[in-house]
Amino acid sequence: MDSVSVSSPQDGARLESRRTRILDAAEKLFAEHGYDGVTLRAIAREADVDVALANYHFGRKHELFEATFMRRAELLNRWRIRALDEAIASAAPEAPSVRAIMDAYLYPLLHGPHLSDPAWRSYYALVAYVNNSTEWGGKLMSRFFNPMVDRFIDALRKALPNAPEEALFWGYHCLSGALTLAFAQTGRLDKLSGGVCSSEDLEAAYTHIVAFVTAGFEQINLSVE
Amino acid sequence: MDSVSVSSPQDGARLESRRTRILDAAEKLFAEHGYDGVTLRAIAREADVDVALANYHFGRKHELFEATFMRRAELLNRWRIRALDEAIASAAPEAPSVRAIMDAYLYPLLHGPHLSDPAWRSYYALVAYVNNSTEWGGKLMSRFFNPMVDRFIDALRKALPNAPEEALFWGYHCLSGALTLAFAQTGRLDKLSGGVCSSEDLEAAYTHIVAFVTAGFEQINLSVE
DNA sequence: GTCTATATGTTGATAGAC
DNA sequence: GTCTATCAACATATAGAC
Repeated sequence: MDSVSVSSPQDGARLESRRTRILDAAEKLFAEHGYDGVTLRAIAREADVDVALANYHFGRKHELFEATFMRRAELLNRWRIRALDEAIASAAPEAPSVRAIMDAYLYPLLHGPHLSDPAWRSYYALVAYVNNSTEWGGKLMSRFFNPMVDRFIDALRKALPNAPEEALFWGYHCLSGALTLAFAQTGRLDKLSGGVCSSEDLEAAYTHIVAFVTAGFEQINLSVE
Repeated sequence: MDSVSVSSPQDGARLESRRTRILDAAEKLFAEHGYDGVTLRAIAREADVDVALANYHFGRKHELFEATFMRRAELLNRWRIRALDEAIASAAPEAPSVRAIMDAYLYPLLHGPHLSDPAWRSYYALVAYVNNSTEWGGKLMSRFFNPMVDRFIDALRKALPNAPEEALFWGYHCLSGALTLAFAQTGRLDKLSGGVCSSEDLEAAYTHIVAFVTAGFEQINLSVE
């Protein structure tokens, strides 16, 4: 159903199907300008296809948006679940540490072509937009990511046996907010730090976020509340 | 310059100036749908004024947007700086603790009418939108908030003498992301937690975020890096 | 699958009366 | 300050030829 592959072998790898080109263009533009800031015409122009094709392949505009959001969400979920399973296996019979759980959650974001591929960077900015949007946040994030997140919360519950339920969920919310803002790469950090940090340095973001949120979660177990 | 007050005493407090009504309507709608998701006509309808008035009072659409963003930003900056100054004064001659600094940063968000006033809740959602937007984030957040944030980073620098500069800025980024997502009230947390937590419970958000980010910052001072 | 053509409505902005 | 009237541009969506 999802034709991420090239349209036909003889074209060479450079020639993607028009359907995929629309998805790529939509991803880039939605990430930059949000849902309402992008027209189907702009997407068609960016993808170098006719305007009517977006409608033919994806139906209405919001369906194209959701298809764009879903494409990489499914990949990401698979990779994260696999990383979590590995963390659980290698810590068995003990529960994996908070740090190991955070690594499983964050490492797949950077592994593979992600850092150098501008399409993945666009996608992360798109997730930041969706996550913080009152229109999409509650719906899309929940639908596509919550089942995966449930598994991570469960692992945290075992790693932090004294933690109140409520604190686990708010802790995840802190993690989610910190992560999506960092990966949105808005350039604000560059200005705030006077050049010491770069918004585009996702490797640095990873390092600092893992340390920050690990301590944030571990504190939950200690608090009396 | 900013006529937040009522237009004339004899109207009674209920009758705001049309200019203020436009600002209020813009705040609500921009928070819900983002910049491009709102038309000047929708704002005029919500404010119950003529379409042409938005242009007369604020000029172009993006100028209205910036005026909306600025209005409460200036108040918030004042309150936060005052809270920080008080924390510094009451800890003197020592530097205030990380916890005290975080309290100064977060407490003004809830103090006063903020919790019960839907307009402030809208504003927080608007900040979340701006913060994570590739179009506005780097520009507007920096312009209106960075001078205030500089002062908080400076306080953190003194509270955490072993912290590398870079880690302080990334730490703030984590704080900012966690905070704005929580105050965006997207409803995701309600679903994720199966009703244990509520996105709208800003008091709970405050409690958990303060604890989470305080631990996140304190960890920086300990890490060898 | 792809494109041309078009229906039908909306957009931001302003000129000019009051 | 406020409103009426209007413009030129652009929006989504689809019907029907190829």
